[in-house]
This record gives sequence, structure tokens and C-alpha cells, in this order.
Amino acid sequence: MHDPKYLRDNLDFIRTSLGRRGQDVAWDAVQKLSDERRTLTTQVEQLRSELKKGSDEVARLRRAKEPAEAAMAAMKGLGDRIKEVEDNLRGVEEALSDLALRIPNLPHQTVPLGSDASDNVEVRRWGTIPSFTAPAKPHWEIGEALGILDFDRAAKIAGARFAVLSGAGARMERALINYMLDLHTGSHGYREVLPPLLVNRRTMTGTGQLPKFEDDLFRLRDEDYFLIPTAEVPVTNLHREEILSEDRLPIRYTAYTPCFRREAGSYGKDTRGLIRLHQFNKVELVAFSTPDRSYEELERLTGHAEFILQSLNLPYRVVTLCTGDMGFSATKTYDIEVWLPSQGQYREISSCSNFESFQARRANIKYRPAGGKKDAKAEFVHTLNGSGLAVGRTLVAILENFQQPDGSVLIPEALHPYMGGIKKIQPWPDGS
RNA sequence: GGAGGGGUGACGGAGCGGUCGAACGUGCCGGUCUUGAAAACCGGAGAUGGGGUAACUCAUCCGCGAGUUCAAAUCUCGCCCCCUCCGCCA
Repeated sequence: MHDPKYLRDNLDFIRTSLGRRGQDVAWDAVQKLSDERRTLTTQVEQLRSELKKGSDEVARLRRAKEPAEAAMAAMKGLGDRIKEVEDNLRGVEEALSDLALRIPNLPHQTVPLGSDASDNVEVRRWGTIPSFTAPAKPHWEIGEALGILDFDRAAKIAGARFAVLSGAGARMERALINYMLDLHTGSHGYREVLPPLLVNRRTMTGTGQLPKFEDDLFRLRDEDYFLIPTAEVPVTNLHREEILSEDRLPIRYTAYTPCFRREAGSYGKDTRGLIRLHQFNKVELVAFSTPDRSYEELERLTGHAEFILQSLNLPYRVVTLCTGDMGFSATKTYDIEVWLPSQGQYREISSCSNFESFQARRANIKYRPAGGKKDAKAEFVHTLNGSGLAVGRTLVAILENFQQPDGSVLIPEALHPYMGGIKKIQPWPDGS
């Protein structure tokens, strides 16, 4: 959400800057409602001031044992008039905030202009792309042959876009989760959090999923709870309605959670395999920063996610998303894309973003600057987050990049301690 | 699910329907005292929105929402959350 005052005074600038991203915003209504809110606010305050003075006068008269009937009669009805104007004002404010909550964040100056993913700019590459004598197999073939991935039974018990992992597959998913968490908590300075997977409406609004993207979420039928689409949601909202002291910043959390997404509108995309599921595992990195350090923090955080891939020896590249490809709440986003041999291309495995004060304003997360000066007014923090990493896609990358001619898959050395001594995944004999 | 208790400022905790934005205590900041510190004493300090170059000023905020009243932290109703006991359950 934008600063209401800034929004009111810079409507045209914001509108122009957003370009295509702001095309479905009702700009004229925003303008009109902003103006109305202002006049109604002034009106209410004047009436209230009048009422207050009148009431004080009544109190004074009665204390002085003087007749107060006239003063009371004069005030009669004022309250009702105030209520009327207030109802108006409330209506205007609700309408305005509903519209304002649907305005995307403005991109940072360093974000390249563009309309879609093809305009994203590659920042760097790491690792060597493996070469294969035979065509590289897709992970679902590898996994099914090894008996560690089962999409047919997943479809039976749940439906399309679900997967069952078993044996060494299940083990490796768990190994990756533990490995990532250990690294982020042990070496990168994050505090581990295990949050609820169901959250309320207020929380979903705080990070920007609501009101605009309700269709992307799974929602419970009988209660107003949503399944989280990412740990970003509960973890960022941890400090909702709080004022943090500056010396606590930056706060860095890492959280493993399953993530649930309806994937509405992505029919036909990545229908096979583990790439796009309704439920997947992710280890998330979340940071709360002072405004002056948030871009520095974005680089750090991205580096922490990259390090996982490096330590697993998986080739990847980092791209800066262009203005047209960025998410709703971000000012700047780096995508980390891992190499998938079967597709002959890099695919997203992490997305690291700075939201500046956009989420903080929605969720009311502030900090009080240190220094003991009298002007220590609370200000909004900057929030950031990134995947570190999407676990299922990491498994995909391992299966595909380290597949062997005999159908087995070599396990990266960093995972050996987490795999109970297994260094290679061999076919499960009876194939069940 | 049943019964009861409670939600007030960073925290603890008061609050006859009318100088209550809110006593008091702790913590915090500044000062006096001290070689320094502690103690003691004095003073300061909330959030949001509007107006003003500024000193400042106006409005709102005592879980949330509605109602009663000239006037609500205080009275009434609904909702949310927390706690205790009982039942159920991993």
C-alpha cells in the first residue's frame, strides 16, 4: 500500500510509473474518493469540536449549579448529524482503501523496463552445465523409474498437481529441508521459525495476497482461514502492529513450510512432474531492515539462497525481473534460475524481493530509530524475502543434473550426512 | 463443546457518565548531586489523521463494532481474542 498522502499528491506520477502494471486500477475513483475523504474529514472534525465545546459548557454550568437545559437543547441533534457525516466518511474510506490496496508497488530505479519475462536482465551465471551422451531425461521419468516419485497414486488420493515421494525421494526432500535450515541458521545468521500454515484474512492482506489475489489461494469453507502460499505470509506478519527498536534490526528469519497454491490460470503449464504443484515445500528467508540498508540486505539474502545451489554444485543464473514481470508488492526482485538439462533452460528456483515499506505499511510494522534524540519518531521498516530454496525444484534439479547413464542419481556431497550414508539413488527393486 | 473470569499507554495496574490521553508503580530519556557509577531528587516522554515555514494547533484512539446520552474508558447489546475449570483429542 502506498502512503495515502503521497498517493493523493502524486497520483499521476504513480499512474505513469506503473504503466501497464496499473492498468486495472480505478484511478479516477481513487482521485475522487481521496478528495471526498478530505472534505468529509474536515467536516467531521469541525462538528466534533463544536460538540465537545458544548458538552464542556454543560459540565461547567452544572458544576456552577446554573441551568444547563438551554445548552443541552442546543447540542441535541448534533450527535446525529455527526453520525451521518461519519457514516459517509466511513463508506468513502472503505471504498478508497479497497481500491488503494489493489495498487501495485512502484519499481526501484535500478529495475529494467520491460513487459514480460523476455525483458528480464541476466546478472550472473554460476557453475558448469553438464553434458550428456544421451538426451537428458526429465525428472519425472527418472523418479518414476527409481520408484521414488509417484504421480498416479498422488492423482488418486488428491488429484492433478500433487506428488507422492517415497523411499530415497522422501528422504532427500527431508534432507534438503534440514540442510537448508542448518545452513541458514548456522552460517547465515537467520532464526528458525515454524509458523501456522493457516492464517486469517488480516494476515493475507498484510503481505499483499489480499484483496487482489484471493483466487490464487486455498480457503477453508467453514471458517475464514487461508492456506499459506508461502512462509513469507505468516513470518512477515509475525511483527504486524509492532514497533521494533532499531537495535534489533535487521531481523532475519528462516522458515520451512509447505506452500499451497491453486495455480488458477496456469492450466497446461508444467503439467508433468514436480515443477508446479498445489502443495510444495519451501525454505523461506525473511528480513526486516531499516530503509537505508534494505538493498544491501537484498543482495545478502540473494547470496544466501545462491550459496545453497553452489554448495550442491547446481548450475544457475540470477536475473533481475523487469518492471512488467515483477510481483504486485515488490520494488525489486532477483530470480535465481537453476539449470534443468531435460528442458535445456534455466528455471526459477528462488525469488528474492525487497518490498520497501509496501508490506510494512499494510501490516503496520515500524521501528523506532535509536540515538535517544527527541525526534525518534517511529518509521516503517522495509521487508524482504526470498526462497532459500524451493525444495521440490531443488530435488528436480538434482535428479536431472546428476542422472547417470544407468538410471541412478548421484547425491551431492553436501547432502551425504543428511542421507544416512547413501551416496547414490538406485532403482527400488520391485518398482512399487 | 459446557461453565466462569478478563482485555486500559513499553510493562504492571487504578479509574463516582462530565478538566481522563487517562492516577500510581516499573522501565525509558534529560538534568541535579557524584572523581565515575548507583541511590535520591527534579523534569520529559504515546499513536493516527488534518492545518501551519515554525513555536504550535485541531480531531480521533482505553480489544472491535453498534446503541443510550448534551456528554461514554466508564451504562446496554453483538463480535473477536486471552485465561481458568470440565469434556474431547494428537
